[in-house]
Amino acid sequence: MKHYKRYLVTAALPYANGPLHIGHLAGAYLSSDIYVRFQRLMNKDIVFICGSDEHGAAITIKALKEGKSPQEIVDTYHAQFKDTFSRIGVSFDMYHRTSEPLHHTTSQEFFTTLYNKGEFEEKESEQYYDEEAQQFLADRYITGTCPKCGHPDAYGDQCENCGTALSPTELIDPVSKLSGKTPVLRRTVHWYLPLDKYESWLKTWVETGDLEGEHLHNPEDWKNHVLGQCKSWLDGGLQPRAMTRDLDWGVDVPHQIPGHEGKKLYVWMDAPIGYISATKQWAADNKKNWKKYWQDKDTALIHFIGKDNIVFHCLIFPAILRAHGDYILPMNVPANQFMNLEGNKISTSRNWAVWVHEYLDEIPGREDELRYVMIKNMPELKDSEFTWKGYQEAINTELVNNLANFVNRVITLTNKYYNGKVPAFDEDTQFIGPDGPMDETFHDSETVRLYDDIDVLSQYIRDFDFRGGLKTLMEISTKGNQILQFNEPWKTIKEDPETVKAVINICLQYVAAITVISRPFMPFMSDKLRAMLNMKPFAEKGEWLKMMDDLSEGKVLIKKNHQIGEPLHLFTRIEDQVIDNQIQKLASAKNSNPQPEIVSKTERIPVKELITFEDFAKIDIRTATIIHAERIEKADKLLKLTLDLGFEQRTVVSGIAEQYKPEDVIGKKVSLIANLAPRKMRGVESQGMILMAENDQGQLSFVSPGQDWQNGQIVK
RNA sequence: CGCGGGAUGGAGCAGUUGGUAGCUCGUCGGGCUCAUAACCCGAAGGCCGUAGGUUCGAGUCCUACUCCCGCUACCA
Repeated sequence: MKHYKRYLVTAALPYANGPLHIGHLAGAYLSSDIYVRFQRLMNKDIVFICGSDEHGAAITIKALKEGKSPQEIVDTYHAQFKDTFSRIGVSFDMYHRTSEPLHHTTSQEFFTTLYNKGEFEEKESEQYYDEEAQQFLADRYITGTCPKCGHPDAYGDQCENCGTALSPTELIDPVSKLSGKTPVLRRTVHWYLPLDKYESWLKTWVETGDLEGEHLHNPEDWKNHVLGQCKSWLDGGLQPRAMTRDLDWGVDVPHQIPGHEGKKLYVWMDAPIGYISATKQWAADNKKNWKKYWQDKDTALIHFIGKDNIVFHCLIFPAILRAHGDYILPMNVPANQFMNLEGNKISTSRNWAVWVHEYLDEIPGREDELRYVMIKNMPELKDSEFTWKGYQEAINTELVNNLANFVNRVITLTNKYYNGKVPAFDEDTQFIGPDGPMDETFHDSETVRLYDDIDVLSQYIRDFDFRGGLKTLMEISTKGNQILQFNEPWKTIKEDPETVKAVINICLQYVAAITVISRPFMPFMSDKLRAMLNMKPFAEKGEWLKMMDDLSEGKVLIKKNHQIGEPLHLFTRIEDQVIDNQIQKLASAKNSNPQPEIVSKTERIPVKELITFEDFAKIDIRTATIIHAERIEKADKLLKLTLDLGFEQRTVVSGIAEQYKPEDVIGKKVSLIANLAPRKMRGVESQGMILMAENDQGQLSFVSPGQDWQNGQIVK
């Protein structure tokens, strides 16, 4: 493996339109914090960068809803993020924000460089514009009728009913979510990054790690799902992607560029460059050279993100960096999957979440407990699950019973037998090792064993396997308990005090080691234990490395006759009441907010604008009977129906297969829009559309004439 | 639809180049009492999603299918 002179670690910039929940922690912030703290303890030159992502339409809209300015919204969340991260012990060297002038100039300079190099393609397109709100509309802010399934509430990018990917211009009767009015098409010019031109080197770089004869990373070190996601995109072919938007809240397109008016940088020209501006700010504050961290080939750049950001960090941002030319590419992008909560997906809008700031307020002093449970269940390779019962069990059985209890036993015994002074011992004293009575051992061989175990733990962290690392930490604690248990010093203290000295001493070495090796995972506990041992607090500057050196040279970590303090409980049990309260809270969140999406949807859909009788008369609705129905192959939601109109038969494709089986609908009387222009769906031409009523839950009901009604009659 | 990831004892997970299926928690039995009724030892419990195939031999490789999660480019 290549030796790097320095590390630059980024954690995904949280978007400033809602508080942080445990999914954020599990996704990117704890994993990055563990890695960074470990590397600091290994005396590496490492910088840990993050900041608030504060631009985009979602923030404008939230501001409008709450009657505030966008700046007020992002100020609130930025302050909250900073505070929450600090309280849970995420140790950023710099927590910046994209609304800072430094960031605006940095991203504009970046854009200008690409512009001057001629990397962009300028293209004109037609986009929907809301005349009342006086702005162009992001796809998500346009709804209309899905051209494929007829669902009346499809978004501009996708119909959630039939799952079809759409472009806003395909929608029938588009409506702006901002004003409720019909948007108009306007010509607009944007600058596109020609990803198609970079596809070839991106593919080679991702899949082999090679770029222009240099081996930059080892794909085997990348997580499977990260590579898979990239390959999937690469195989599908990359398309040019617009790097600017018609927005009013964001970084301006540099003013010296003709046609910049009203244009802002697209989030992927904005947010990831936030990593760079944050590094600049850190360098300025600490008298360092930021370029070393972004432009020197001996720097390892590592992006910690959630899986939703994979392609942007593995393909688009690297493309941007290389198009600029001066920058290095990421050495690894250890993306985590998602953490579910009590069996359901975490959802901000449905309030199905454990909010980190609320946790800190409601269960104070238990930062490391949350960290422990998050790390234990970290979704490193697949989705995982957080439950309050699991939280309680992990803390009570693992942290309290195993780890805290081991420490407590050792410190209590040391105080009881040796007045709190680390006992001197004879190196030739034999005692029983952690493998049981047959495992006869000596102090120095146990030191070696400890060294080996810690070495394994280090490797887990380097490999981004933090669960494995945490497990190894607990195994070391278990071995400590085993040494005590097999040697039973409370029994042998009278007849064999020499052996007890060696046993207690090695256990104290274990405890001293635990102050170091627990530090990346549980920094608060590490501090507490350090104080209990009366050892000097950590600066996180090479302490782990020094420990490994000491152990390998046969030196002890805590010297004989060192005076330790009184035992305190490192962790205490979580009572049922605490857990019940939290479960109760989740339950009430669910009840008070049963289906907010749907409630707001009903409110959101105003009655459409007035039409004249002549307009209505254009629609020819006829009664008909379904005489044949079959599923369409490889389509979940579509049924191919044959309708009898009396005077003719028609084929109609309808998106009702999820609620109706073919045999259920045969014989059904329906109303058909008979003069709707035909449209092909999955290769079958649909000659009309059946009228369906839909309720808030998305259930469907036929709008039908009476069962004995004739076919082909006019509905008006 | 397409693509990516996943499915292993009650729960949560490991399983390297194919060679007797492991760990943590829980359950049951035992030991111990320094310790926060903790700790230590032992036991029970699995057709490794389904169906085929390759092989002397498959959790591991191949094919098809089922279910879960995600992505699908303008939500950020």
